[in-house]
Amino acid sequence: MKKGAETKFHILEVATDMASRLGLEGISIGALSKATHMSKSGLFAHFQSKENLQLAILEHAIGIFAEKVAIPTLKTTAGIPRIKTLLEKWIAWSTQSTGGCVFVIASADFSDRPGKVRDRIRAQQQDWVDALARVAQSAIRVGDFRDDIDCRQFAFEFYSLLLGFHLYYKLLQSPDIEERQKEALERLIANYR
Amino acid sequence: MKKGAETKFHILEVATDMASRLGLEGISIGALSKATHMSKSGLFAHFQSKENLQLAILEHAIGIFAEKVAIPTLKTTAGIPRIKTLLEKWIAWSTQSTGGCVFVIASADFSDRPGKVRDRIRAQQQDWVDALARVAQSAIRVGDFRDDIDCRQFAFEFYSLLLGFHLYYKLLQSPDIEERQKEALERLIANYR
DNA sequence: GACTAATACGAACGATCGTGCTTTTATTGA
DNA sequence: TCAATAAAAGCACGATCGTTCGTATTAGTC
Repeated sequence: MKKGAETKFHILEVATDMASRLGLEGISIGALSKATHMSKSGLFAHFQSKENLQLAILEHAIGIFAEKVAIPTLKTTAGIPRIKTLLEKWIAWSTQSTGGCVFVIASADFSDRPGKVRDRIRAQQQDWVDALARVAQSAIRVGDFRDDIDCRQFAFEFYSLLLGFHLYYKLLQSPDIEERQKEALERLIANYR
Repeated sequence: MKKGAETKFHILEVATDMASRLGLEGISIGALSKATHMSKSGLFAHFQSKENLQLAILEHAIGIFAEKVAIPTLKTTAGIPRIKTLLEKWIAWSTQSTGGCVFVIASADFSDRPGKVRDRIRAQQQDWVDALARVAQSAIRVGDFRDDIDCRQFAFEFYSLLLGFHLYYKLLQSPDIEERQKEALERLIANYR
């Protein structure tokens, strides 16, 4: 009962890394079994279907994301400092290892692929923008933002910058994108102050 | 010599639509041949390899993009009107049919897939952000933007908003995203005015 | 209308896909 | 320590992948 969960965890670690490079759809059970030094059937038995595997990877990634981004951010002081921390944590998350943010890649991949996987990604992304809106809300509470602003509008503009960063960093490999990102955030914050 | 080019064009029309839904990597020659009512080998003969097919699809999409977005935009009066037209044209482009913008999806897919296809996408995206910077430059020329701004910074922030729109529209299916987009653009323009 | 080249097709290749079943090997609790 | 159980491997399946080849059909040229 113990060993099983252990291997499953290890599989998901490798799979999550693979998914951050090739996307959830780009993963094959054969390739994953080789990467984990297991037999295809032995690995498969842990998930019963590929869809379940994809869902498990998502769930695993969501856990890591909470641990590395969401929770640490909420521990910082509310307002603008928290917003800046959030940006830093997210950049660290999406630039770790060779791949990018699993959710960004999966979002593009599954927008037009109906099923449980898309539903889960959609829910995760919705949670994420809701969380961003709450961060703005807390900035209002402490007086860093005006109280007549639209928190969801802030969430949209903030997340857009992250998506832009992701493309500039990963595909275009623009060398000065971190500075651009910082400057854009400064201006964004100024608009809501 | 005529018939061949004709079928090839038709294949690319269908393939481009398919790629806007499933991504360049999600396309299979078998599925594409069924969608075009051709035999697998008959279709394959037009491209010699899958990589060539993907490159041809990209080239085809680039042509459509120029025709429907880039060229019409450059025919409008320079400055803020041109920027607003650009936004409209791009939204029309990326929301046509069921799929999304081929380049956005392919950018996410191929960031970590080395090869000619990635190189081509990267070049296209670089051209695109360069074009955006030139639009900002022309806004300076006519006096709509200050002359001390960073055009590439504008390109980054503008494109980020498009990427955000793409996700909100396609995955989250947010009903009020067009208004949010408009408001974000207003603020963005105000920052450079 | 015949000849030639372009175009499309059918069949098959080896490889890999996701997924079952059966057997062997590890792990566990008494 | 030993039986009970969980985990992993082995093997095979039908389907599909990208690709090749030989053949048939079409098209354009004289």
